[in-house]
Amino acid sequence: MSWTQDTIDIAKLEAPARALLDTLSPMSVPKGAVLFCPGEAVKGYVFVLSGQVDVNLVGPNGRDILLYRVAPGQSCIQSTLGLLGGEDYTGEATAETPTKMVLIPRDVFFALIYSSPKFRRLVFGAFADRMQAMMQLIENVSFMSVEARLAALILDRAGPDNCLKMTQAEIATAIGTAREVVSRRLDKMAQAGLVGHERGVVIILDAKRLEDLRRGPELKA
Amino acid sequence: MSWTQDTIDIAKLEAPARALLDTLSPMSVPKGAVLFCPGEAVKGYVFVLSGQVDVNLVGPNGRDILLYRVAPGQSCIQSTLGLLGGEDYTGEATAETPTKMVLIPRDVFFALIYSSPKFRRLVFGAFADRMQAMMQLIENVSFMSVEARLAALILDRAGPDNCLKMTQAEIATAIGTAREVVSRRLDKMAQAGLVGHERGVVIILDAKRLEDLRRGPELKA
DNA sequence: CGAGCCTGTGTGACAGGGTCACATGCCTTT
DNA sequence: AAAGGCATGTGACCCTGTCACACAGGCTCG
Repeated sequence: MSWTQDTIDIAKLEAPARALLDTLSPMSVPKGAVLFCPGEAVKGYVFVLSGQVDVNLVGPNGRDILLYRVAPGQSCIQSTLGLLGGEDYTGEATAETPTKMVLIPRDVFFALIYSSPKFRRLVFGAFADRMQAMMQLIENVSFMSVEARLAALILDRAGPDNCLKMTQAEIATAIGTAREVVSRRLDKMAQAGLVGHERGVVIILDAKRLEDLRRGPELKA
Repeated sequence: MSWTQDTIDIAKLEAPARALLDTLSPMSVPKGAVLFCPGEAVKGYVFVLSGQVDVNLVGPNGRDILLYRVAPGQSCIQSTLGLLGGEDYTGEATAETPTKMVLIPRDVFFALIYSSPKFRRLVFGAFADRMQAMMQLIENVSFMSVEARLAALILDRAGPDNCLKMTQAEIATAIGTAREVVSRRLDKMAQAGLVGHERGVVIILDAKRLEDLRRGPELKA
């Protein structure tokens, strides 16, 4: 059974395009694997089948910030920027869970772009979505307080048990700040009774007031 | 004489694609015109022929930050995000000088995408370049000090006479900070003899030391 | 078992930077 | 000359990032 039938967006492609993709075989990478890092040569277009890949931007001092997450069925357009724009990319992609993916080499990629309108749609859509996400990110880091970003993260990523299982360092990376700041903010929130927190876990206690924080301080009337 | 021959990237397109584009007529907008703002419906793909368009992200408190500039021959892919990704865009585009441009309506855009490989290249390239620029921006605002960004801006945008003609408010927007901060930083630089500054003008006095600042504080060995 | 050791966390001090609230200045309009 | 508008300077204050640690829990390995 071919992987091209398991992946919704791929299965919808035209038959010839699927046939071409069937000549490629998926690869598996373990958790923690680095898919590419700044300065590396571009190999092709990466399509994630299962698992979870995070793309980070790494600063000189070691701090890093999450650009976007690649979910199954999505593609990591990062690797394609070099092909199309001629510039080196600067992000670093890491598998956060064991991950299966397909690497579409440069020539196959261009062949598909040329021949398959639906593939083009797919790629364009991926680009547009990433772009949106990056603009959102810029908006967040430039205009939202750490408190608001933290509240948003807790609400968005918490499981159905109202628990968020992340270390403070991971949280810091995800919202683009430093670990110490997360520590202090969590303490304040805990004192205010909004959340509880232990090693590696944050528990939501008062979702409503967290929603208020996410929206930021109210504007004066 | 048709505009499609004056624009390098367009002139290189296949003849049928050019013919299709020739049915469109360029429009002129005065300096200061707002091409689109957040929440507005997407009209199509915008291609700038002459002039200068800046795309900003506007924060709730009125602060805004320059996402990228669209130079002649480039396109403002911002307007296309909605078409491809389904999301609303959040940026605001303003003509910084009197500007001539072509608006390619949605259906013509897709027809070109479908029929013209070279047009596809053009659009992909534009996307990739903008993406690069936005990543660069994120890197700058997250990891570079205001001092370094300011030095970089002065060096990059100064005219051949070593003068930069911008108000402090404009500078602040361009490097993503607040006006007051620019004021103080410029003062410090002036005290150190790196630049001079009057109303609306900054003069480079010591380009070498500005280059040092741009690179940031040296790492310890 | 205890000794190390790694990882996740708290904390204090300090500098850089964003915000608010004004006070100047300078230039243009009437 | 008076008035208003723009560009700029300044002080106070709080939020945030950084550095330098201390301390806790869990892990392995002798």
